Amino acid sequence: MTDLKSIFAEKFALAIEAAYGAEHRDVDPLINVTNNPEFGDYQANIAMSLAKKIGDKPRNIANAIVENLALDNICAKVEIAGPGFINLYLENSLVNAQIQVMAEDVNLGIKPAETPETIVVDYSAPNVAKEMHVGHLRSTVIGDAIVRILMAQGHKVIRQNHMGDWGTQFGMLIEYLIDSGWDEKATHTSIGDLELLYQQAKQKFDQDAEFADRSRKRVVNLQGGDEYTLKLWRYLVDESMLHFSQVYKRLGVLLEETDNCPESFYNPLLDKVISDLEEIKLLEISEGAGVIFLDGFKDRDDKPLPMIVRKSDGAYLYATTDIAAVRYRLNELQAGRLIYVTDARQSQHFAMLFAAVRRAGWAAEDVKLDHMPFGTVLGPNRKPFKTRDGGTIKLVDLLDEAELKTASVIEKKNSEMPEKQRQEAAKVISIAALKYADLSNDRIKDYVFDWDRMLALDGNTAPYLQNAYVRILSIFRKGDIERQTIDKGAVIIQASSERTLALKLFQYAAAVEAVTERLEPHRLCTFLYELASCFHSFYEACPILKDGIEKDVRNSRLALCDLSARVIKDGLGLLGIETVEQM
RNA sequence: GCCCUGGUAGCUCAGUUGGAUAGAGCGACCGCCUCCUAAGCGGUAGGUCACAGGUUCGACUCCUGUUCAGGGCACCA
Repeated sequence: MTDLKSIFAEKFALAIEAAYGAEHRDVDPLINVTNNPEFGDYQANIAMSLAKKIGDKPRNIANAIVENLALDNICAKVEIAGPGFINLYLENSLVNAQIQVMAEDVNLGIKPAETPETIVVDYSAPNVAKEMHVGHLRSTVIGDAIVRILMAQGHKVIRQNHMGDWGTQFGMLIEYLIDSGWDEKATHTSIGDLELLYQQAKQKFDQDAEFADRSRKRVVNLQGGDEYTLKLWRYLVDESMLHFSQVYKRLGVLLEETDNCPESFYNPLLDKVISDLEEIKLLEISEGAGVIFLDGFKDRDDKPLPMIVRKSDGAYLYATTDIAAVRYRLNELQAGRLIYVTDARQSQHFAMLFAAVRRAGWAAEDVKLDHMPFGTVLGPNRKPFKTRDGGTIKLVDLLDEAELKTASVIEKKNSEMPEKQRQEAAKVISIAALKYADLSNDRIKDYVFDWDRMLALDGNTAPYLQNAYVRILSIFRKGDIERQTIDKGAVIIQASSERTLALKLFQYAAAVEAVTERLEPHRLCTFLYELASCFHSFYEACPILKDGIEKDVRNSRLALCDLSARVIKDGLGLLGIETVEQM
C-alpha cells in the first residue's frame, strides 16, 4: 500500500524543484491530515516555512508550487487559503482505490521496519514472595503492548521478565518458613497467600531481634550456596512463579516462563562487572563503598552523586545487577536496543545506568537505551490506589472484581444473553477494559482508576471499541453473509460519513508508527476510538441490509464494514486486547 | 536546596516535527428507535490552555522566570 502522505511528499518535491530548483527539493513539504473538513482532506504547510529561505510571500510561493503540482487522478481540488496553506481535496476514485489496496493487504498498510532490530523489552518484573499488585499491571500491560507492536513491525523482540528473586529480604522469608514449620514434603500444597507470608515475616523481623539476627545469617547462607537454604529459596521462587504464570495467563499477555530472567541469574556475572570497572578505572571507593561518579548527577548537598555498585559490606545492589543485565543483553542476546518499562520514579536510576554503561564503553553509540516510564495509578481521592484500609490491592482481586462488574453491566444491557456466554464475554471484556484504561492514557501521567469509566460503553473505552466490532459482526450475521466472500474492490464512496470513515482507515499505519516513534501506546488507542466513532456515525447514516438499498451500495458498505472490523480487531490485538463476537 | 514529571471545559482525558475557529467522553440541556444491537447517533451550553515574559508570519506546543502538585536525590529496588 502506498500511503497518501508519501504520494504527496513525492509530488510536492517535484513541484518545488520545478518552481525553485533542486536545492529545495528535499525539504519536508509538511503534509498533514487536516483537522477540519472545511480545509480539505490533507494540507501542505510548506509555503510558510519556505518564505524566509526564498524571500517571497508565502502565498506567492504556494501559488508557484501549486502551478507545478501534478495531481491528476489524485486530487479533485487544490486551493490556497489563509497565509499560504495548500488544501488538498482527494478524488473520490482515489479513495475507492486506496480502500481496495488496503483491504487486500494482510498487514492493513503497516509497513515492516526498514532496518529490523533486535530489541529487548524488560517489563512486568514482579517480586518473588509478593503478590502482584496494581502497580505491576501497568508495566505488564504497557510492556506487552509495545512488544506486540514492535513485533508487528518486523523487529526481533526478546521479552525479559527481570523478577526480583534475590536480596536481603530472602533471609527473613526463609527463616520464617523454617520457624513456621515448613516441610519439604508439603511442596505445592500451601503457601497460599504469599503476601501474608511476607507481611508476617516482616513483622517478626521488626519485632524480634533474635529472629532478625538469624535472618541476616540466613542471607549469608543463601549467598554462600547452602543447600538447605537454597532448597527453601527455590520453593519460594517456584510457588511465586506459579502465581505469576496464572496471572499472566488470565491477563492474556505474551510472557512465558522462558522470558524469565530474574535477578539471581546475574549473580555469577557480578564479580566480573566490578573487576572490569576497576580495570577501566571507573570504580572509585567512597565511604567504603564501590561507586561510579558520573557527570551531571548531584546529591542534595550539591556534591557528586555516586552510583553505588558495591556496598561497604561487599554486597552488590540492583545497580550492579542492572549493569550486568545490560552487558548480557547486548553481548549474549545481541540486542541493538533495550527498552525498560518501569515506574517513573526509577528515572534517575536508569539515567545513571545508561550513563554508566555508555561511559564504560559497554553500550556503543548506536545502541539505543530507552527508559519507558509510567505514572502512578491513583484512587478516587487522587492518592495512590489502595484498599479502604490503606493496604495494597491484589491484582487477582482486581481482576475478579472487574469480571463481576462487567458481567452485571452485560446483564443489564443484554438480558437475553445466556448465562454461560455472558460469563465468557465478561472475562474478555473485563480484562480488555482494565488494559485499555491503562493504555489509553499518556503513560507518563498518573491516572485515576475508575471502574465506571473504564466499563462505560461511551467514550474512549474498550467496551465502546468492542461494541463497534460486535455491531459489524452482527450485520454479517443478520444478512447471512460470509465475510470471506465480500468484494474488497466494491467500495464506491458516496455519503460523507463513508468518506470520513475511509479517510480515517487510511491513517491506521501512521497511528501504529506513532506508537513506536515515541513509545506511546495511547496514540493507537486514540486512533481506534476515533475510528470506532467514525464507524458508528456511518452505521447510523448508511443502512446496509435494509430494503431498497441497491446491490452496489450494499456491497460497498459491506466492504467498508469488513475493513473497519479488521482494523479494530488488529489494532486492539496490537494492544494485547481481545474482541468478542457478541456482547 | 538541586533535579525529573505534570498543570488544557465542573469531572476524566486527547492535542503529531510550531499551523487555520484548542477537541472528545462524562455530567447538564434539546432531539432521534414500526428501521442492521438506542450498549448507538445528531445538536446546545461550557476555555484568559497554571501565571508572566521572550522567539516566530504564526505558540497549548519552543526558550526563560514564577507558581502549584507528584516524584527522585549514598549503600532498598
